[in-house]
Amino acid sequence: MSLPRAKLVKNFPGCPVEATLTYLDGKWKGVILFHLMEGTLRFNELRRKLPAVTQRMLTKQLRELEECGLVSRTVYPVVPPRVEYAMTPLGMTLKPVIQALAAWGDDYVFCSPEGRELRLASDGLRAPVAALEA
Amino acid sequence: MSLPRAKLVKNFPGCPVEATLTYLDGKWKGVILFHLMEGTLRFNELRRKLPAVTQRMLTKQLRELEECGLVSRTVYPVVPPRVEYAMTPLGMTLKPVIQALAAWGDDYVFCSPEGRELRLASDGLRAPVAALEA
DNA sequence: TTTTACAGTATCCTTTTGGGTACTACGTAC
DNA sequence: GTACGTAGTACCCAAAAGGATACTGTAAAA
Repeated sequence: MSLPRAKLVKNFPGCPVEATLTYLDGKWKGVILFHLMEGTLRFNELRRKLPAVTQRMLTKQLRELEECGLVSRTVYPVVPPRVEYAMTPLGMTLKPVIQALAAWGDDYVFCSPEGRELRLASDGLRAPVAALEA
Repeated sequence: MSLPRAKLVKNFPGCPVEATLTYLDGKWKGVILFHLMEGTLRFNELRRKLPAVTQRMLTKQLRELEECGLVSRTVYPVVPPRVEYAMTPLGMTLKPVIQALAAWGDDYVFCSPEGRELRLASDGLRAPVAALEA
């Protein structure tokens, strides 16, 4: 083990937080990992869980996750094609991270009535922030 | 509390993980939050901790963090100017998230000898992955 | 016989993000 | 009287990310 640990790097990415975010970065990676944490999914199954993603983007994000070893891709040579995506053991180590992200999102991120805009619980001190003081 | 929770949103961002990542997204937000978790910092103090950031980018990222209520900005009307950045109570609720991200980065992200490329512990099953099996 | 499902590619285009450089004002130190 | 440190803006440009649309091939179903 001769490589320096990320925490020893002083320049880029600057800190282990950035190092991790590097791998979660990409518009759909978070959701993909979130769903795959609960079990193997085929390409179109995943697509149905992400109504807004295009085929191109889903493929792209999956390939990136595969390339860095977080997700595995298994092709069954049948017709019609069957391709299964699953978390690798390394990917599974992300579980606490994904859980922390999900928990915070659940507690503090709201969706505006219009639907497409996010807001944090802070404006007006809603329940989660109040819960802080309890 | 009439707004629907993020977890109820079926379209965008699709899941609470993405919702949280929305706020951490930006090349320098992770490091900034990481450093501010440990205490208030002035603009140039922060800049010194992030050797590679430009003034423009640091300002931009800080403004975004301020706008969503995670970080506060206090201007002291003195010359030369003194501006302090600190986590808000809401920002502090991110601590477990930042810690989870940092822990995973520490354990699984390595830096290649050349310096600018990241790698995950998976290739060759180094210590952290081995630790999984123990 | 046409359509559907599957798992993608290829091509092009727009938007967003990030970076480089120069500039500001003010007071103090040299 | 020139330079330095503070905390920024303004302007422009390059690169990366993301999205729209059309296309592929095979087998089974309608």
